Formats: sequence, C-alpha cells, structure tokens
Amino acid sequence: MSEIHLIYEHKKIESYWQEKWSQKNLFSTNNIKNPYYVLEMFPYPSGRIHMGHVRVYTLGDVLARYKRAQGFDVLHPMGWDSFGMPAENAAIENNIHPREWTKKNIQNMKTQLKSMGISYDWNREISTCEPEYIKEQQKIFIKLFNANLIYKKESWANWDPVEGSVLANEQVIDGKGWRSGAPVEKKLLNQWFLAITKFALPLLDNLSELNEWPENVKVMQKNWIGQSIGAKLSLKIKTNKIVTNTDMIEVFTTRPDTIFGASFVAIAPDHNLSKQLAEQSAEISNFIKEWKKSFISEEDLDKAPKNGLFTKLYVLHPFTNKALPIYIANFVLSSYGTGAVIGVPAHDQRDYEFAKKYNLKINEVIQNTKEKQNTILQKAYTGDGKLINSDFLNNMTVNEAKVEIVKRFEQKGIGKKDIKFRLRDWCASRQRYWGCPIPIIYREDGKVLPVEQSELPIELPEDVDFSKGGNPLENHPTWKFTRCKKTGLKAIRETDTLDTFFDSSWYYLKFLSPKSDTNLKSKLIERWCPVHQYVGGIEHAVLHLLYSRFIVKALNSINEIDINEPFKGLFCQGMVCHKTYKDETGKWVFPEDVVKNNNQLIHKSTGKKVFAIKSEKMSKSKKNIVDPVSIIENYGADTARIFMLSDSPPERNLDWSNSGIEGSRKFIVKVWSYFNKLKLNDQDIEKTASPENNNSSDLRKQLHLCIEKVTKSLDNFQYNVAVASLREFANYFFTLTLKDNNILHEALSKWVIMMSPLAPHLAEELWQLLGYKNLVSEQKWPRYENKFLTEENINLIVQINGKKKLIINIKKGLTKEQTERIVLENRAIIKIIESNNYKKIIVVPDRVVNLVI
RNA sequence: GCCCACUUGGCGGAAUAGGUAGACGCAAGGGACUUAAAAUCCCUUGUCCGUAAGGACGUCCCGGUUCGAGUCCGGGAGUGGGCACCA
Repeated sequence: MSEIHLIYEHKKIESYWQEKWSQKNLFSTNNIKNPYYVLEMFPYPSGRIHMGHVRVYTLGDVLARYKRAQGFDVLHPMGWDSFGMPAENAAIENNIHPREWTKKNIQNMKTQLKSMGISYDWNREISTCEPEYIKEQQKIFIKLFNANLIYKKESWANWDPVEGSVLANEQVIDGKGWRSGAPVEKKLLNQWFLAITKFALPLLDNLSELNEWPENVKVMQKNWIGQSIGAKLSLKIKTNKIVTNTDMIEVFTTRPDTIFGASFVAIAPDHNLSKQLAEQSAEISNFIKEWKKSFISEEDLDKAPKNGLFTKLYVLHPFTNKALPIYIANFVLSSYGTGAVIGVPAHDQRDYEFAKKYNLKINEVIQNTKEKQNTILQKAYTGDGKLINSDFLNNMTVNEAKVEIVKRFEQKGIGKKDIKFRLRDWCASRQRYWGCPIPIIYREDGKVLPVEQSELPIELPEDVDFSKGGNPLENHPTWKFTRCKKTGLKAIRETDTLDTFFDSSWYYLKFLSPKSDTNLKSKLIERWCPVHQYVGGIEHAVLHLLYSRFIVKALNSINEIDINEPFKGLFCQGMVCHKTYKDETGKWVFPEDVVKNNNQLIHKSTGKKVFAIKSEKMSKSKKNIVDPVSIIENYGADTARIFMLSDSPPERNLDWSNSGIEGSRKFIVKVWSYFNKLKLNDQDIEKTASPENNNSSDLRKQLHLCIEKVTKSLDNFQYNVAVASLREFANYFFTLTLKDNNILHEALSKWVIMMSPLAPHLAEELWQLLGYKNLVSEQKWPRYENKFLTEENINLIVQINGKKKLIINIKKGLTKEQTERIVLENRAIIKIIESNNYKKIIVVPDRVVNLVI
C-alpha cells in the first residue's frame, strides 16, 4: 500500500483556524449567566513578545478555553500598559513621538500575540495611553482627591539621575533604580501621594480571605505591610536648659514589658529635637552632617557600626524616676514610629550593641525559663520568659506584662497601645511626559483644585520637545497655562504625570466597558469582578497587586465601587530560563555559538574555551534569549504551547531546550499523521457507531481514566500532568485502528476536545479529520463516568514487614476475611510463613495486605 | 540576621486519603529500515550483586511515629526567594 507523504504545514493550518475563530467571533461574550473572568497581566508594548509572554499567555489561554468548554461565559481580554519610560527614551534616542512609537509596538505585538492563537476577545482591547482610558483614570483620581485619599506633600524622594524622575520605595533595589540601575540620590520634592497607609489594616486582614492566592505572595504582602503592635509612650525630659520648646519625647516600642530594663533613649539624627539641638551645639550639628553623608550609601546597613552622640539631656523613667541619657543615634529612623526609641540593651540586639559601645547599663528583666543562662549576656535575649527586676511586673510572662504595663501607661496618662506599619504612602508623581496627566490646577489665588468633569480628559500635548531634558510638560510653552472654568481665574496645570502603577491598578475594570464610560457602580463590575483567575509573574507580588487591592478598597470606602478585592484567584507562573555560557574573560556567549569538541565546550567561530553557567532567566545581557517569533514561525504556535505546558509545573521555572521543542513538534506531527490515516467521511462515522463489543471496554476504561486525570490536573493547574495524561492515552490509541475497535471514534473525539485548550489549532484540524463539520472549540468538555472506571480485578499488594513481596490479581470488593484467606492460601506466601510464623496480619481490602513476621 | 518555599534516576518531573516510587517526556545505549545519513519504528535504561531465576539497597542527612513514610513529627544541611537598623 502506498502511503501519501504528508507534511504538517503549521503556518497554513494555524492561520486558517485563527481566521475561522475570528469570523465566528467565538471568544466574545456578553452573557453573564455563568461568568468566569480570566485575566493575564497585560504587557508593556515593547514591540516584541518574549518567552515569558508566551508562557503566561498560554497558561491563561488553557484556562480560558477549558472553562469555556465547561460551559462558563468566559471573559478573556487583552490590552496594553502603554505609558512609561521606554517610549520616552525612544523619543529622545530616535526622535520619534512616544505615541507613534507605542502605537507601532502595539501593532507588532498584537500580530505576534494573534499568531499564538490565544482566545482573546479583541473587541475589548484597551490601551492606557488612549483618551478613553485617561478620562476614567482622571475621574478616579478626582474621586480619591476629594475624599482626601490623595494629597500633596514635600518629601525626600528617591531621585533617579538617569531617568530624571522620582522612584517609589519599591522601585529602589539595593540603593539603585530598578530600571536604570543608577545609584539613587535624595531630593526634596513636592509630590502627590496616595494614602495607602490608611488601608494598611484591611489590606493585611483581608489577605486571610484570599484563599485562592499563593501563600508566598500573601507572606510577601504581609511583610511589606509590616504590622508592629506595641505602645507609644511619652517621656519627660529631665533638664531642659538648652531646649525651650520641647519637654517630652514620644517613643514607640513593641516591648513595653521591658520598660524596667531601659537604660537610654535614642532619637533619629533628623528628629525634631536633634535639629533644635544642632542649632546650639557644633558637636551635634557635625554629627548630623556626617550622618547625612553616610545616608546616601545605604548598602551594608547591618554591617554599619552603631554610632551615637550623647545630647547631655536625660529623660525620667516613668516608674523609677531614674535619669536615662538621650542619644542621637544613626540606627534610629525618623520615618518609622516616632523617630525615637527607648533602649533596652538586654533584650534588643541593636540596643545591646549600642550599649556595649557606649558603656551603658545592661539590665536584665526577662528571664529565660527554658534554659538557665549566665547573667553575663553574650547577646540580647529576645525570647519569651519571666519578668524579673521589674517591680509590679515581676513573675509575669512577657504577654501578661505587655497587657499590664499598657494599663499602667493609660492610668498615668503617659501612653497607650499603638500599632505601626512599615508600609509607606504611595508616591504617584512622576516628572515625566509619557504618563497620565494629573487633573489638578493651581489657581492664582493659591487654591489647588481638581479639573471640572466636563473638561476631562486632560490630554497630553502632542508637540513636545525632548531635547532640553527634564520634564517636557513643565517646559511646554502653553500647555500648563489655563483658567479656572468656574471663576475664570488664571491657573497652572499640574505638570507631574501619574506612576504607571496607577494605570495598571484598575485596568481589569475597564475591560468591562472598553468603549464607553466606566460606571464603577455598574452591575457589570459586580457580576464579573473580582477577577476569577488572574495570572502573572511573582515580581508583581507587592507592587502591582497591593496597589490594585488598595485602589479597590479606597473606592469601596467612599462608596464608589461595590467590590472589596480585585482578584479572587491568583496564579504566579515561573520564569523561562535557558542555558548561559561565558568565555574565559567572563563575557557572555550565545548558546548557539557553543559547540562540543573532545568533551570540551568551545566557541564555534573563535575556538576559545567556554564554560557552562547554570540556566538563568532569559535576558538580553546574558545572551540566552530565544525569540518566540522565530519559534512560532519555524515550529508553529501549538508546538510552542505544548512545550510551554509540558514537563515543568506552571509555578516553577521552565528550562528552554531545543530537544524539548523538537519533542513537542514530533508529538504533534505523530498525532496528526495518525488521524490522517484514519480520515473519515460522514458515512464512516455512522458505521463506527455500532454497538459496543468486548474489545472496546478496555479503551473505554482508559478513555475515562484519561478524562478524569486531565480534568483534575487542569482544575489544579497541573498542566504538565494534563499533557502527560493526554500523551499516555495517545500512546495507547496509536496501537488501535477503527476496524478492531468500534468506540475508537468516540474516544478520539473526546481526546481531541481535551487537547483543544492546549493545542487549539491542531485540535481543530483533528476534529475535522474525524469527520466533523463544526468547531472543536465549541464542544462541551467530556465527563468521566465512574461506572467505566470501576475495575473487576485489582492488584493486591502483599507486603512482608511493610516491604512489597508479591502482587496478586484478585476480584475487587472482597471482604477483609476473603482477602486474608486468598493471601494465606497463596503458595509463595505459604512458603514464607511456613519458615517464619507470622505475628500479625493487616488487611486493607482492595489495597494491601501486610504480614508481620 | 529574620521570614517563606523547595530538595525524588544522567535531566525536567509523576505519585487522591500514609499503601506497587520513578507516570509522561528529554538525554543515552542497542536494533530495524537505508548505498549512507536524516526521519521513522522497536527494545533497554534508579543503583549494586548475579550468566540467570532472583536478591539487596534506594525519594538531601540524622532521629521519631506507624504493620507500613517521598508523603506525618523533631533536628540538621543545601538551594532559591522575600524583607532587612521597622524599635
């Protein structure tokens, strides 16, 4: 029999089915009977997709297609996080307008995303730089402004000298700009802040309700918010000859129970009192000057020695009336708590180090009850124990003492319970052009006012000059000059633009009304939100995800929205990694330039030795990027998708390998060739629908096992296991033909439906080869039936002392006694128990029998 | 330093409730087809002993609970991530 040599033309096949889906408008929904909102973090339009995008969008698409097959009304939109620095850099470097550059990039990336065959509803496409988006965002800004949740304040900002802009705290990594890598400087600026700290407690508390979020993300947010429960306490300054307008110092402590161990008070160098003292003392002002210099280099903070300067002032201990010296100390932060601490060297490591250095008393007040330790402390003891040397607190536990001492503070009117957070308000000002304009005017009479609703959106001027550096909006000849609509008074526009994290903190709401005004109180939001499943990188664990939660809570608190959390389910995928190589000089080498010669790695063209470094996240600088566009071109989207889903669990890192992508391709071609050989027409379908015979019962069992495994794996985000189960079943049916199995057609049909979320183009092609005229993307997900899974016989494991000795195939459902008899009558077992009388027998019916000898 | 996660063959990884460890794939080796190669197909592949039948060991290390532990508990090591003078 001559066989026609077939070639799997992925380009033709994939574009054909993409066109079909689009014609049928298959992925568009306006039904909200059974809503399921799948969202992947939208990309910055850099112009080219990378493997990280391929992975996250494949994962999201599998879920969207799977849920659609299960009968959900799936919302699966895509848009563009299109404001931000790179567009402005491109404008400066290539003399192209940011808008033009961005639009071109969006076009390119959209084409690339479309070639992946993802089931997006492109009718809902949004872009954060468009007027419709800006308008809604400015409305939100004004709402928050009017509710006093946005305010302006002068503050030390992290100034990135390369970007020429401020950075949020979380955009500073190791004292360097997160994007530019330049050392960050301190600069005093008047900037807009969002009052996220007002929501610190609900942001923290509601984490426990997010039970479909990964635990590690919640832990990161918890640490980021950083709640400390303690007490604040006012201490009276003993002699106040020098300072006239301060006679109390307020301190915050989480260990009020150790109050009797206090031996000093330390204040921050930029504490108010320090500033006042500096005016009168050259020594103090010099100390502060020195501190300011070291303030800029923030590295090795823990290694930095603890320095302090005695102010010659004392406070009075509130209970013993003893005088405690006041120090100005470099380890006290003005930005946390009250900028002043009470030093208890015996029970705080920092205080301990400080006390050792300046010869201050170390008074032990907590006794470790578990281990008897020497009174000569080697380091501070911070654990639990019994209070000693503490007057009325003696013999209490730490927790009892905390409660009691706060009571005493309150009685004396000197302090009370207090909670502090590490979280800082969100600085949302950027001194940049390519961002959402802040809808605020400064009127000539000094009033700071939001722009009138009717004037929205405030758009960016198109004619800008980037050549001068600095903020182009500030430098624009006319844009910022305006008038107050109500009074006609002259006014100047705010020239700062918004941090792009503001743009991305509410975009999931905009998808619900992409083309019209967004009504935050609409039924649409109530029905579709919170997003059922959000998918994205863990790098956004605290920034984007916390800001989004805050925006929703802030709007909710002023009754502008009815939801309280933006994302019900969250999934964080791992990175895509690839081998890296370095040559002897330490320079990165492209993996494709490395060849193996006599068991040594050498550079293809130079012949020099190279060394394999571990697999790392794909990045340009490490030269280990694999371009998805060329992979899709050469292998097809389905091959790329299958590779992305195989082997590694989605939450872990995925190692790119050429053999892996080849393997995926082989699988696809093999399946397709098999279906081609079976090719059917309508009549054949009817023929195969003959009554079942014995031959097919095993196939049916295997099929239902496969359906069960795939369904459960997909439900648990174990996409690698789903692929494995689908391949396992394929290995089984590859050996079958329609002639000898009358339910093969049905089995293959169900298998193809299960393949369709993973490799949708291939699945459509196979569906057609099975003789169907409709689309597999419209089919219902198959159900597994337990009646086909129940087996007549099972393999009973027989163990001796817990070690597997024998497997007996017996009838399922036998009683304990029946099972025991079968085992004890088994010849091999008799042999064993004849020589060693057994002491005990454990029988778990249908599973295991264990003989103890 | 503090907090969290992870550790299973040569590699990526499977393993409802503690009950056949290594599914599925990659790599490797052998064979078939071919003038040859590629492609494809078939077989082998945790380690050790044994010609074999078979046996012993084996899920980072040490200990515990249990008839039975990759899975539960205690201690330790290593890797990765987050926070880091936060009082």
